[in-house]
Amino acid sequence: MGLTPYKIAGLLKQRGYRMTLQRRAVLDAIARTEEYLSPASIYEKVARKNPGIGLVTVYRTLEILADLGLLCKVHTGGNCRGYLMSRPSEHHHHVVCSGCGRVVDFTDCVLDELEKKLSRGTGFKLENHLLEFVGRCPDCQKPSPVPVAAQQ
Amino acid sequence: MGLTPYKIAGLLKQRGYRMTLQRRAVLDAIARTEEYLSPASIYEKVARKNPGIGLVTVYRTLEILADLGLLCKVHTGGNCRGYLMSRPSEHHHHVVCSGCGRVVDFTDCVLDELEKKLSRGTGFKLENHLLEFVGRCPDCQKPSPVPVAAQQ
DNA sequence: CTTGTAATTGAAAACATATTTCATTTACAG
DNA sequence: CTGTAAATGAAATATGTTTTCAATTACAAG
Ligand SMILES: [Zn+2]
Ligand SMILES: [Zn+2]
Ligand SMILES: [Zn+2]
Ligand SMILES: [Zn+2]
Repeated sequence: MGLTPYKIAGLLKQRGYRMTLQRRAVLDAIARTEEYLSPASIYEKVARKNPGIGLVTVYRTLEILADLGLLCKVHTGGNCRGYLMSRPSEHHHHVVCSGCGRVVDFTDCVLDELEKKLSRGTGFKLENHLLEFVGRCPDCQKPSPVPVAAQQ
Repeated sequence: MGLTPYKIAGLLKQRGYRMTLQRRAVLDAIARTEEYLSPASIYEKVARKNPGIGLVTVYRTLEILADLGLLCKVHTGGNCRGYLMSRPSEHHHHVVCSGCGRVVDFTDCVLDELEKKLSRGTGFKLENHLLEFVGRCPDCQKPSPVPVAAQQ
């Protein structure tokens, strides 16, 4: 079981951040979503239940969550600012549906060998890598797909 | 030997595009650069030798080059709009220096097996993937690095 | 339960980046 | 050459993000 909004509240406090209604609302909106969300769509979702919340607050909350290492970024698709709660705590990557934005995690990263080889070959000191798979989820392969993003 | 601006001129014509001074200037600016460049930095480079050129033209040229499949996009670093002439014509990926932006290509993509496995495991029909390594190039590992981007 | 205070908020402005519009210029086929 | 469709640049517009600042609020301490 991953991080619940409740546990995250604890983490926030540990780091000197306060738990506010607004932050709670943002967490609720993204914590158990299967798709990646843009800042704007997070704002939309949050504002539906909390009219009056500012888009700035969404941006600020995302910044904090990123600072705490709780967010993953999805590049595939739109504008390279897809956000997602980090579900596995270990090193992992994502499989992303180009239809509905649904994201599945996987932890078996096979890049170690290649990374070493490239490091030797190029003289680069490699520190990180970005890996994402893109495709169509089972639902979005169906004749008349009902993308999660379009529901509700 | 990769695509020279000259060969690209041919490709443009083949597709009904005209070869203009401005497009030529943009090509000259990015065709033999080792680093990835943002639209703004391409504009800067081009405008240095061709004052009067419009930033719009740079954007439009980038769009065309992307349409011809001649551009690679680099996500790592900045704003996810790093552009680069596609050097190998085969499937390839990039090693990017976080210091100077220098990019090295590699063609040995080891993701086939993993892709099949993930496809079976998730039910996704996978179509594509994004892979980038990030690190420090030999120059940028030196005590007092002289990043290519900062030169000239 | 107060109270004090530093953190947080939202509106508005500022900033950065990208795209559209349109009159003028230009490449190039014929 | 010439005619014409393509391309250009200035300006306007659109989109996305950050900064500023006065008002509000969480929460530690009493
Ligand atoms: Zn889907
Ligand atoms: Zn990995
Ligand atoms: Zn470097
Ligand atoms: Zn590959």
